[in-house]
Amino acid sequence: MTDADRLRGAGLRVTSARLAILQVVRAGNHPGTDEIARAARDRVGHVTLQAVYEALNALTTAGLLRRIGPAGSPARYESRTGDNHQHIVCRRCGTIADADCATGPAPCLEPAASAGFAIDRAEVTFWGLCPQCRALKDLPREPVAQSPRP
Amino acid sequence: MTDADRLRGAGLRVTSARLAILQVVRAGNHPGTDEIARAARDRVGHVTLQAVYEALNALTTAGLLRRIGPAGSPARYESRTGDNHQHIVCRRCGTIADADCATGPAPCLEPAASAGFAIDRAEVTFWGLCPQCRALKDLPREPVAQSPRP
DNA sequence: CTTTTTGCAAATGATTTGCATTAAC
DNA sequence: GTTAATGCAAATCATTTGCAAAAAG
Repeated sequence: MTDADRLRGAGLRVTSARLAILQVVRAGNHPGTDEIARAARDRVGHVTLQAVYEALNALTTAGLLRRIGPAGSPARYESRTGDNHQHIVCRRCGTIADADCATGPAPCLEPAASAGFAIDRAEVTFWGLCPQCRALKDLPREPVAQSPRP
Repeated sequence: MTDADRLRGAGLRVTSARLAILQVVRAGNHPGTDEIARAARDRVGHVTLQAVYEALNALTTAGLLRRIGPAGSPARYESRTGDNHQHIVCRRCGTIADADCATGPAPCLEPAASAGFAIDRAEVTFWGLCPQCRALKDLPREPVAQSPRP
C-alpha cells in the first residue's frame, strides 16, 4: 500500500507536503517539527512550518503517525503506530530510541534491547478517562478543566 | 523535618517564596506553574512568576519536588519524590491522579487503584543515558544534540 | 466548482534571560 | 560583606489562529 493510498484511506487529500512528511518521519529517528520541515523542503522545495504543523496534526489524528514527546520537550513524531512499542529517552541529550518488549507485544517493563542506553528508571503513564469525563463521553465536547494540547 | 531544614539540607537558601511553594505543591493536586504562583501569592503576598520558575527549578534539581508533565502539556509538579509511584492521566481534560503499584514499591503495569478512571493504555518511558552521553558522563556538560527542557 | 491545504502574518502560551535590587547567610 | 534570590522587562521557542490564494478531488 502506498502512502497516497493510506492518505486517501484516511479521508485526507494527497499533497506533496504530506507525502514528503510521511517519508521523512519514516526515514528519520523520531524527528521534531523543525527537522521534519527542513527535510520536507529538501524533497519538495517549499513547505511552510505552519503547513507542517497542520499536516502533522492531520496525520496524527488519522493514525498514520504517532506523536511522542517526553515530558516538557517539543513534540516528536514516529511512523510506527498501532503496536505497543515503548521509548528509551536519554536524560542528557534527549535522544530517543524505540524499545520493543522482551516478553511479547504488550507493554512491559523489560525492553528487549536497550540500544546501548544505561537505563536507570522506568516511568509508566496510564491513559484513560477520569470519572467526570467518562460521564460526558458521548456528550458534545466541552472542556472540563484545562485541556492538554491534543 | 521542616521544609526549612529540607531546603538547607539541599544547600538552598530559605525564602518565603520557596516555603510557600513547597506547601502549595504538597497541598495541591499536581499543580501547574500558574496555579502555584497564584496560591503562593495568597500566602506570602508578592511572588513573581519568574521567581516561581526559578524556585521550581531549584527545588526540582534538589530533589525536593518532582516535575511531571505528560507529553506536550505544560509542566506540573508534585511533592512525592523518591518513591516509584506512577500517574493516570485523563486524555480528555488532563486531570492527573497518582497510581501506586498493586504488587509492590517498584513500577508496574497494574495500578493498585484506578481512581475511577477508565484506563485504556499504559505507556512506558525508559530513562537513561545514551551510549554517547554515557561516555561523557563525567566530562564537563556540553550538550550533544538537542537538549530537552531540564 | 467546491472543499481542503497552503502561505503568510500575527497572536498566544510556556518558559528563559539579563541586569539591577534585595534578602539570606 | 558575599552570594544567592527576587523583581522587572524583554526575549525566545513551540505552537496556534485568521484569512486570502492555490491546489486537490
